[in-house]
Amino acid sequence: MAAARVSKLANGKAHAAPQALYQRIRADLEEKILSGRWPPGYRIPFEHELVESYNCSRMTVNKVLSGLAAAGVIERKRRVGSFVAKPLVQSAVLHIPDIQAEIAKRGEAYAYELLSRKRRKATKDDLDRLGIDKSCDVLVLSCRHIAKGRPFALEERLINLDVVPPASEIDFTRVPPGTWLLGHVPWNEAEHRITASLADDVALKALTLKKPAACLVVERRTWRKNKIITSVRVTYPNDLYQLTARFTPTGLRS
Amino acid sequence: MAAARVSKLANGKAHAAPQALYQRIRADLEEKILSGRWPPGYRIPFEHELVESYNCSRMTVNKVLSGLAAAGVIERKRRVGSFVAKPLVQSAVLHIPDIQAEIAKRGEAYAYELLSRKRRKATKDDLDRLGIDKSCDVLVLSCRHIAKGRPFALEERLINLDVVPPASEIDFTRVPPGTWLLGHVPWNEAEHRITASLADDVALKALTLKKPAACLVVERRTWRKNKIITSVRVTYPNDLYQLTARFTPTGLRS
DNA sequence: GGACGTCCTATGTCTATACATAATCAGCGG
DNA sequence: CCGCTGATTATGTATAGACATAGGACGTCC
Repeated sequence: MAAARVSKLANGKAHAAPQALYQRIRADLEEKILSGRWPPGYRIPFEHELVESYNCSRMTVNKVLSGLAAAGVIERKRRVGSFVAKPLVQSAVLHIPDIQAEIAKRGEAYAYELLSRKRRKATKDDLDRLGIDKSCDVLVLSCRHIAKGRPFALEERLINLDVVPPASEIDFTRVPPGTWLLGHVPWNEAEHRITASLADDVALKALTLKKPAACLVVERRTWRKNKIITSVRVTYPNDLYQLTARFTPTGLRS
Repeated sequence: MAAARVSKLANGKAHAAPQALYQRIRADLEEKILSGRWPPGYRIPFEHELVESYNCSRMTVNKVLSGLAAAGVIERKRRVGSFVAKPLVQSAVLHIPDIQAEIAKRGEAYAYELLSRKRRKATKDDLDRLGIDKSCDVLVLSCRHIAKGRPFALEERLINLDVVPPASEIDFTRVPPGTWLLGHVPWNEAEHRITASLADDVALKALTLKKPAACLVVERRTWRKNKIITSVRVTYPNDLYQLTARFTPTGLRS
């Protein structure tokens, strides 16, 4: 049996599947789960059974099953077995593009403009947005993104200078703050709030809109080690922007 | 040297909760990356170097590094090394609550109302929304969700009866179509479009709003094996609803 | 100097083995 | 019937060794 597998390897690569064995196994199992043949709650074969049917070592199938468990596709219990997880129906992967990159991808002219920049001691409201108690220095920025000569988004941003001191040295008239932060500050969590609103006067002016205008507002807060790095509100005219989210139950390769 | 490692473990090393060695190593590396000591682009130690400094086998550090690579935290190149990846913020997990469940969770009274139901041959526009060419039968539903006596959402739905024939038999005056579909029709994939818009006359009336009103509109299409099951547009008054999304780069524990 | 081939090396994958751990189950005593 | 105990078993973690492979470094040849 082992000999059979070895001869396969000796022959060279696996014919139609030039992948690694564990990737082939994983694709196999994912297919069975996605197709519904192994429904949620189904007990998938034990490691030693998979070892036999694939003629490989336990480490290999263990790598596959650990990966599926880490991805939330299956749940494992000692002494009991591994089970297909119930799909959590209520979440989707939301694509939040970098504005500059997104516009560039569409092949449209991009421009950026810093409207205002202030450095100050955090006000009470600032502290609230940054989720902290004791005062600190913040950088308050307001800027515009322009695509094809038309204002595309208004960005109002608060940066916690205690967490990112170098931000005070950056020339944000040239680099959009989002772009700079993304490239220079690691983060480990982000939260978004997405709402619709009627544009207020500031937004109307910045986006050159006429009176009753609906806007999509995305507010994002980004954490690093339990401290909020930055809090940003981006306002898009309703006719220029939409968010899209695509979800595949396992959330894995498609 | 194996002895050295054992003694280390015996000593306890008393980190926070360093259960498995590879988890401790992973936490170590993540900490270095998150803290900024290893900035994006930094070449992290080679596997054999980590093997030495942690006194473990290469399989163990390989498991850690493979995991970090799979999570997108680092990038690896043969013969070259492993590098801290530039953080790409392009996706977040979007929580899309079931309307009824969400309202119930808030402890508010929930009511549901079917406004209209039509069965017809698909129009050109219907076919477009369902992403197909040849005509088929569709079910067109319009309904309202009500929380605390106030209209909370307007739902306009198209169901492809070729894919879900039993839907024509269901009494949607009692069961919201979303609830029934979720419970009875398996699906592969879903796509959401989120936009803001000024309420049109239909929405104004259904949601009892006054003239200039911004609404959050979520359009969702749900697939089963490359065929669209249903296409739905849900309109929320801007003051009653917001979407939130929270994202942690895979596996980066805080 | 430029094209080409060879060697070197870090990662990629796989194996066989080992012991640890958690949870279940059967059996036993009360 | 209850509670305890120990055996059983699937998963969890770790090891050492092996070979494959990509791609950069470097020297050779023209």
